[in-house]
Amino acid sequence: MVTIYDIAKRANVSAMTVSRVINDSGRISAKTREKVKRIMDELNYVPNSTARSLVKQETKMLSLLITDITNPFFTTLARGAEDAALELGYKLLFGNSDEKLAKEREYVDMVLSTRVDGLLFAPASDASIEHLNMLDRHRIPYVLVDRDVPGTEADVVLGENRLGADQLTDYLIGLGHRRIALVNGYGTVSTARERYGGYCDALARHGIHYDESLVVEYGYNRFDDPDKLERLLALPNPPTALFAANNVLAVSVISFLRDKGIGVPEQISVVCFEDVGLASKLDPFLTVAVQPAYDFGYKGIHLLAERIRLKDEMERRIIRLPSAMIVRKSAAAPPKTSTPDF
Amino acid sequence: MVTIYDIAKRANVSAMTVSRVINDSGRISAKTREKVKRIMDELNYVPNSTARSLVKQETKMLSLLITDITNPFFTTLARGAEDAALELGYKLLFGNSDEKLAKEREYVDMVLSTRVDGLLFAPASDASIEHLNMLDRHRIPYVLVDRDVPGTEADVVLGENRLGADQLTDYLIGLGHRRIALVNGYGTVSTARERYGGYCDALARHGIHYDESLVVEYGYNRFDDPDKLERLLALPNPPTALFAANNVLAVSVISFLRDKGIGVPEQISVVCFEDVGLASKLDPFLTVAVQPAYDFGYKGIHLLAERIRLKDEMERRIIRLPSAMIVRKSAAAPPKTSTPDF
DNA sequence: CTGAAAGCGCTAACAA
DNA sequence: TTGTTAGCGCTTTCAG
Repeated sequence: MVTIYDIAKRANVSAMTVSRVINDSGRISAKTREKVKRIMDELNYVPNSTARSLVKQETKMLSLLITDITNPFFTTLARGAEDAALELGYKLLFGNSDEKLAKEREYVDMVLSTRVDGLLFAPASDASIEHLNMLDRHRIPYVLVDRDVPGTEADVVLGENRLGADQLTDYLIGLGHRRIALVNGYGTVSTARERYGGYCDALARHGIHYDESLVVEYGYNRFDDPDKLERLLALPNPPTALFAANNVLAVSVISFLRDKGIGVPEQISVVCFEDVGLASKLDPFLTVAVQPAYDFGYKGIHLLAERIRLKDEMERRIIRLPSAMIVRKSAAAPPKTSTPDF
Repeated sequence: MVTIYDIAKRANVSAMTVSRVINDSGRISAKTREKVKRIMDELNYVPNSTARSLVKQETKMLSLLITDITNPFFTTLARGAEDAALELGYKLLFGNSDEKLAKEREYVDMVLSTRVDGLLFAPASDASIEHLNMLDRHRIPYVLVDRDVPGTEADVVLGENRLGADQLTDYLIGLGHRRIALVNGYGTVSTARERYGGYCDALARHGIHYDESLVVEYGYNRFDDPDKLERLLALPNPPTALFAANNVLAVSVISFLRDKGIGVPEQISVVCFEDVGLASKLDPFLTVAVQPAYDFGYKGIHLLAERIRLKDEMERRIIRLPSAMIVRKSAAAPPKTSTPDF
């Protein structure tokens, strides 16, 4: 491997001179600079950032931990994070927790030992607080994204979940629905709680009775127990509309309904939070509340970079990014018959 | 920061003893091992992998460079790569070239300076050979994935592009189509050439005249010049079916056709290579050739790890992963009228 | 089974 | 403007 010393020897200067040329620091005569640069080129020199990290105590690496790398929301978020990181001179290490606390734990261990300069973190659930505490103990700056965790003091970039859910529910009510089911994420995730809140807000505002048998919970990344939904549909007074708390759940629900021969939106209307990537382009079908996923990542990395610079000298920042409702075709007025026949 | 020396001092042993405990290497008495471990816990010690990398001359980091992080094919590939890397004790650094040579170049620079142990590389085009040469000069092991590059000696994981494209085209012919257009990627990308080959194979086998005006090329990640397609449709004898070389192009094409009020598959049939993520679950519409995307990543990382271990002591390996055709609804028999009216 | 010394490639701090 | 020295946190090598 070509080192600074190889260059120094060939150029008849000290290692420090080479280092200064590499870093554009210190005053160097134009002549030596040129000479050193030429030799660096000749030898195909590439600085060893491992060595530099060790002495500078910074890696110029940031890390992004998301919970579902196959979800278009998170991949778009990742793109935003990557762009921001590159602009700011950082590399980005990605990780994927699959909504699992155990995988998240492993990843946090790795992050600690890799000595990344900071972490943009989409926590799997409230229980992630334990991992945040680890990060705190080791003084690794981090910013939360998409989900908040009670008990943390960290900066956070969140969506307007409550408002967005309210809007979506309100829309269904406007269409004439009164029995609206919520297919939610687990209550241990802040977005699920907030979307639940918005759902209740809309119901209450319209004087509609809240019925807890209309609410079911799933993991955001998998629709693993169709029975729950089955029971919902078997209710004496079943829902005429479903509000799915995220895109993956919505797609699963629709796929499930279709398999049972239930028409969407003819028999049941469906809306959800988050758009569905290519699917919405292929067939603009789902009525959704889209979030500016790219900005979540972009803004998150910027907050993180500032936090790294300023450490504790800055108040906690909570950014709320608005969502926008896109009306398409998956929701319509409820069927006329009062007792649907699924 | 807690270092090995802090532990050593507290435990009344040498740094080497601590190092040996950490690495489970060398014979250590059970008693000292326990003592050292206890103190490591007490102090929340986390090894500094930067320092370790510097002396061991390996980072235990692998890198994955893909060309489109928003494409479900590549994100699924990424998941496979991540799983394999973790299993093998590596971290994974992700990068995204957006099909752009310039971004790819920057990423390769970064990879060199980060001293990753190896790179799993989906090249943007044949011109990527320049970057492969850089990698070679610096002795960084790499494996190509999804796309081959003429002139390289590297291991590579590829799809059965020619066969898959043949099969898809054959299917359209079987449906009765004779005028089949190919909406391809650029000819500078190996998959585009191979898919073109398969298209021609099927045509030839059935004695169908190859008409070059039926072939247009786009970047795989963007449908940027609709005029090309427009001209295709304006042909005196226009196509009754379109074969899109990848998922993104297919979705764009369908969206374009829909905007023009052209029915798929009533007026034009469409098939493509690669499935479309959530879209296919939401609405099983597109007839496609799916590739085992996860395995591309998983297998690729395994090849890479072997290559890192064995360096030049192994022949070049070329893995071909089969694709499977999934017949859905986007292709049907051509319309009866001999002169369609778009 | 345990330790001392040296050094991975680089840069901070101080000198000249 | 350039150089010298020391050391980042760890492991290799050799010695006990």
